[in-house]
Parts: sequence; C-alpha cells; structure tokens
Amino acid sequence: MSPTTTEESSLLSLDALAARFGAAARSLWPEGEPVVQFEPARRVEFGDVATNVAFGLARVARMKPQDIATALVERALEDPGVRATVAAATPLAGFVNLTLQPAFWQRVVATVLREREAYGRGAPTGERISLEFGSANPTGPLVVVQGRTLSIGDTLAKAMRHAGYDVFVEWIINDAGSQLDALGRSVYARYRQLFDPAYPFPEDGYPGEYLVPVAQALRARDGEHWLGVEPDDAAPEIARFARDLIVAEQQDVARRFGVVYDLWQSEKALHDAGAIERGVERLRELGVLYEKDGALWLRTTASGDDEDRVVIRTDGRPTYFANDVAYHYEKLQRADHVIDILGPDHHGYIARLNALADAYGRTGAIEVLIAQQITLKRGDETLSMSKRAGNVVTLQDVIDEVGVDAARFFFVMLSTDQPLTFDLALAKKQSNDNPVFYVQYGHARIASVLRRAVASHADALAAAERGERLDALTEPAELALARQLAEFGPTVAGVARARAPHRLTKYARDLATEFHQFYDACRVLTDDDASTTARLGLCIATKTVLASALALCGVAAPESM
RNA sequence: GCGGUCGUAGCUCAAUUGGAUAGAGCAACAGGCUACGAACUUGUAGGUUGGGGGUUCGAGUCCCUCCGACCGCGCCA
Repeated sequence: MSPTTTEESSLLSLDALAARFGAAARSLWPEGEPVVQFEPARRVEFGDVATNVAFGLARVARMKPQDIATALVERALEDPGVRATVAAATPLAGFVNLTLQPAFWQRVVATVLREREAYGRGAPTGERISLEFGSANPTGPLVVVQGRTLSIGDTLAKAMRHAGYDVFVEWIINDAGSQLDALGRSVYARYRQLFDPAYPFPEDGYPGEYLVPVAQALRARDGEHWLGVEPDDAAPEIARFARDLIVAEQQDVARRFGVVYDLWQSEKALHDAGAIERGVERLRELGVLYEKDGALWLRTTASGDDEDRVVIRTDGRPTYFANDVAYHYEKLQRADHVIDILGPDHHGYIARLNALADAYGRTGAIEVLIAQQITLKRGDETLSMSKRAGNVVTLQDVIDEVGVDAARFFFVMLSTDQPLTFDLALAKKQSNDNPVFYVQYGHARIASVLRRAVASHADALAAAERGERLDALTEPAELALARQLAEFGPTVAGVARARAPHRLTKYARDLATEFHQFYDACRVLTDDDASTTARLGLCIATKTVLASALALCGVAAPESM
C-alpha cells in the first residue's frame, strides 16, 4: 500500500487518481462509503475532470458539499502521486474540479499511438450476449424503419464487442406462420396477372408492387406451369420460392448496409428441428404451464403481464408466442444475456418476454429494446407508410437517395427510444451539411496533412509514428483534443452499458470539432521540429480514433473526399 | 376504456441515468484564409424542458394529476 518513491513522483491514471481521492475521503469520513468517479468537467473553465462525491457525503458528514470538497482536496493533495498528477484543484459549488498536468494528456496521445485500433478496447467481460435485430417477415423488401433497427443493432453489437462483450448477432426469418400462405397466394395472383391483367388479387394478399418482380422470376423459372394449378395447391411451393428470393434480397440489402450477422435463423427450420417441443417441455418441467379450455397456457401474469398467454392452441398448433418460447430457450442456452431490438409495434411484448425469462428461471436475462417509430416526410408531405397499402419507402430507396454513410450515421444519431421525423428531401438537399460529412472531413483533412508531411517532414512523421516529442503538446487546443481522445474508451463502455449507440455519433462529432478547432489554432507543419513531431503525433492519434468511432458506426473513414 | 412509449430553442435532436449557468447542428445575423483541405472556424440571438402539484441539499430526469402524439390490448402473425 505504500508506494515507492518513483511511483510517488509519477503520473497516476484517472482510476488511480479516483482511488486516491476515495482513500482521502474515507480517512475523513470512514462511515461515508464514498465512491469517487471522475468525469469530464461540465465547463472548460472548471478544469479537466470533476467529481460530485461531496454531495453523497453531505448527509453522513453533516457538512455542506462545498466544505466537504474543500477539505477533501486539502487531504488528497497530501498524497505525492496526486500532487504529481494534478496541476490545480478547485472545489466549486460542491464539485471537486481538477486540472491535470499536460503530461497526463500527452500520455493519452502516446497510448493511442501505441495501441492504435485497439485503443479504447475493454477487457473481456466473459459475458456472452445474444443480440437479435432486424428480423422481418419474408414477405417484402426491408423498409426504412428497419434501417434504423439495423443501424442501431449493428453499432451496438460492434460497440459491445469493443467494450469486451462476446456478442452473437442473429436475425430470425419469420417463415413459419400463415403469412407465408398469403405470400404464396399473392405471388400466384401476380403471376396470373402477367398473363391476364384482369386476374383478381386476393383480399388478404400483399398488394405492393414489389411482388411483381417475384412473379416475373417465377415465370422465368417455371414458364406457364402454374397456370393450370389451383391457388391452394400452388401456394405452398410458390411461397417457398418467394421466401427464398425475398430473404436473399433482404440479406443483400443488409450486407450493402454494412450489417453482418452471425446467424440467419429460419423459424421454420427451428420448428422442423423440434425446438418448440423442447422449449415447451422445459416449461412443463418447470411447472409454469397449465391447461384450460383445451389449450396450453403460460402463466405470464405471475410476472406482471396483463393476461396469461396461450402457447399451444386447442387444435394442437403452436401460437406465435410459442416461437418466442422456443427461440428464446435456444438463445438462453448459448448466451448469458439476450437482447432483442424490436419495432414500436412490439412494446406489448416486453411483459411477456420478461415473464418468459422468469419462467425459465433466468429473471432479467431477456432484455427488449424498442426502436421507436420513424415518421417520413418529403418536404411538407408526410408519407404514410403501410405495407398493406403498398406505398412503402424501402431501405434501398434511402440508400440510393442519401448513401449508406449518411443513412447509417443519421439512424444511430438519434436515441433509440425517441420517435423521429426524417425528411428525405432535407437529407438529400443538405447532404453536404450532414454531420457525417463533418466527421469524415476531419478524417480526410488529417489524411491530407499527413500526405503533405511525407514530402516535407518525413523524419518528423516517422518520429511522430513512434510517439516522440509529445511533451511539446502544451497549447490549450492541443490538450483539449487529447482530452477528447481520452473519452473514447469511456464512451464505448457507456454505449455498451446503457445500450445507447447514439452516444458514439455524438462522440465522433465532438472529436471532429476538437480537431477542427485545434487545426484552426495550431499549424502542424512548421520548421519547429519538436512542435511538428508532437502535432503530427496528435494528428495520427486523432485520425486513428476518428476511424475507430466511424467504424463502430458502420461509416467509412475516407482519406479524401 | 385499460396498458405502454413519448413531449426539451423556429426545425432535427443531446443532456453520461438525480448534479454545476439545459447543450449541439440546421435556419438567421456579424466576423476570420498571400502557409498544412473554408465541407472549417469565432461571436450574437434563440428556453416557464406541454400545464399544474409533490418528493430533497438539488428534478428535463422520480411520484401524482390533467393536455397532446404514437403504439399495443386475438387460441392472428
């Protein structure tokens, strides 16, 4: 516990600094159980980092927070390590504000230059996460709302991996229910209409134009074969044909959107493999099922659901909920924690899925995130979207109109639980003002400086790559940029913990802003060797972290634009 | 009717889960390039956080109640 002389005079990490302040607090108020955590100070005038620990101690210490903060600072500064790390300590309105030594921030830059793409990575947590998102009926193209779900899910997955979680990403193909019959009959009708435009379309079919190409593909494969087959006889095989084609298209769009899945799980395949029997059997063993009116029910009201849910119908067929029973049983066996990202029309499922986790004896192991609704506008016109009515804006439409980078950045930029209005006309018209270009421009701008340095400052560039001369970073703009670099790891950890991927885009924008301000205030390439080397190092570090943040968002980091 | 989510600047959204003077972008106005990319930057203006009440050192955040928007409420999927 007693540090050596060399350690006493050397810089502390932020965690170590918090620990020293915690020890100081405990020495003053042993019964207070203080937990010290430093976060960026609210305003730059206050300092670099701050803690609100004094507020938590106020009751036990029977003192005003400001007096506690003052006494705490005084005690903590008795520690040589604290004195070596802290340049100024100011208690203000109960907060302990610290300005750290430039060497502290110079070390951050050195760390980035050493760790590069691995910078900000969290230690493996050992926790296995199953993350499901995007899952859709294979009855039509992916629509714009699914773009939001895909963006959020993919970025969350990447951020959680970076933070140290073991994440398995899956999509379930909802191909086991009666909507496949409707799909088959719809495509059959479209097929007949290719020969006879007056052929009637089924009442409960999917009327969208998007099934016409499917019918054409069917004709290309089978010619006139189906003209002589009754709808009821033709529907099953045509449904399989359409399902395969549509799923392949969905996979294609997801891939173009930069989203990678570990598993595309067919619900029908689960059924065929007996997953429902296994899941139901397990629930039966656990004694949470009961029979009523000839059907099999799960007692979800025991966990706060509005009513109990039928799992197996009177006629022996499983319900839609039985799919969840089966699939979540599978997922719970290969994961410690299951996260489902669902659309806004599914929030009624939260209670029954929580109840399902309870029933399996895994309370809290199933977590549901709801991606809220998107209202689409094109200028003043609000687009009402209904797959039934057939007027859909597809994800591919959005990609074509604004590009993958802008679409993905925009969709993760907004917090998951916030309904949003997306103006397509605005997104297109102002694409140059889109925040994503602001961040990408920062990256390209650095790349440009580095390209120039290759010719004019080759030695300094090589030294910068090795992290030399960083002690020359002392300007406020330089240190502010380094401060922002230091926030990357905590930001990623926060994204993972709070399931809040939109903080990542916020971070990328803040980092780009700090860089642009630095670039405006400090010329990088000069005839001052130390300064040039240090600033090139800072540029390389910033470029690295910008690229990492953009990569987690699924957005390209261009060398030029 | 019951239940859920939400309501923040003219517009689109933040606010690290109860902490400091509620912050950004766009739009508006006024400045900054004979040196590395001006797709940048500096400043000004813009707010009773839908209304009201409560909890406490402290509330955009928690509890109650109204108002409003959206979504659920089937042995459909």
